[in-house]
Amino acid sequence: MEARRCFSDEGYDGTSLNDIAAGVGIRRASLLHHFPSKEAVYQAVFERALSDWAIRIEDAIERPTAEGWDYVEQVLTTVVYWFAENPDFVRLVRRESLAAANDHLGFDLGEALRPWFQQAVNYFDREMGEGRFRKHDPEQLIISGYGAILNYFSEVHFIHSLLGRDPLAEDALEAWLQHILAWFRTALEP
Amino acid sequence: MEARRCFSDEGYDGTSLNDIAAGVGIRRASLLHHFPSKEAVYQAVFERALSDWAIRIEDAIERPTAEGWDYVEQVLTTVVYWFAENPDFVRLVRRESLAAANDHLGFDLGEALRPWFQQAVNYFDREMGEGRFRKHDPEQLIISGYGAILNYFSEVHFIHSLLGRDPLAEDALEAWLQHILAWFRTALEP
DNA sequence: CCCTACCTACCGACCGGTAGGTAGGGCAAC
DNA sequence: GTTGCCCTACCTACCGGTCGGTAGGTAGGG
Repeated sequence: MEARRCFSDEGYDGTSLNDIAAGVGIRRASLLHHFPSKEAVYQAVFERALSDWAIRIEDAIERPTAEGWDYVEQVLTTVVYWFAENPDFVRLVRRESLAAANDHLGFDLGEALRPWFQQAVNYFDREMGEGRFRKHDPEQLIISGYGAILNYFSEVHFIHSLLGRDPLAEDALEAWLQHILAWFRTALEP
Repeated sequence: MEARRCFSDEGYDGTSLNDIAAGVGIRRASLLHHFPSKEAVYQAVFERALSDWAIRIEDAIERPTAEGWDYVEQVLTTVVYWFAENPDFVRLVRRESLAAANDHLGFDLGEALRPWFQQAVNYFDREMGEGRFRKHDPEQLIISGYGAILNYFSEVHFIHSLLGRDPLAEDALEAWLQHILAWFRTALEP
């Protein structure tokens, strides 16, 4: 969907139906022929984005091609590349979780991601319990890791300005991924 | 400033001058008697927020009451409590660095924070060079740590929904701080 | 007497949404 | 094969409401 770019670039309030309609080459009234309201457009965009993400993540999680640390590395790498390839998604999610404190839409991102979160917590609990990973609070670990990773992609502009180079360039991204993996590995190694 | 709450809660586009004026008990026209435009109000709010932060951070950095890991722990703790006590600030900064990719204002948050960033990079370089910390890329380390910490406070609603408890409650915050400190410590210990 | 702070009243622009009209493709009846 | 019909997709034109900003007036204190 083209509208995803608008909402993720300008936010819900900053995007007018005219912007979206112009982006796909029709008029506002024609856009409202396909969606009953602006909120419905946003909802469709957001659910589609979440669903795209879910497909990719499920694929990486379900496939047990590795175990122990290699499995964690595989999932983290998949997530990182997904974020790198879908910057709009990252910004959309960021905006949504910022706006969620008010109302905006009935969305509860936490509720949507909770199953995966629980799955990850259970995984770490099991692995830590069997001594394959160093003991941590899995909830804290996942939240901090998620924050560190998501932040890199939602603050691309800021980091670019800090470092003076494009953090999404291929070599920079690869170096950062290795850094994140090393960080997790250091924390998880028994 | 009261307006900070509006901008951080609703964003620039989502905040009208009427909202701000009503919040301080005057009319919009009276607000525009003190500021030439809405952008000027926002600019004042943002610069004031940055300046508040700068004061607190400078204070924590300049005072060499500790060294080695204790110094890092002191600075991290200061930052965390500042964020916890100023949720508006966190959300404002988050919104700004999301919006910065377009235009919105001439703000360059990266430029504003670069001196501190460089200072921190130099500090870690020195300490790592002298073997007091394990070797890492200091830039990556700082960016990841900043991301993990900032994320916790900008996604309070999301984390609340994930965990089912308030992440800003005193005990939860303290537990999280200990987790973050442990994480950094594990990464930095030689 | 003027200056500051505040007010009401207004402006043009743009917003989301609706009403109503039209061009054209698919399809059944003749 | 032609005719008539309907449905989908799109359009222009308009609505009430809100936006940021301005003009001009007033009350009150130094």
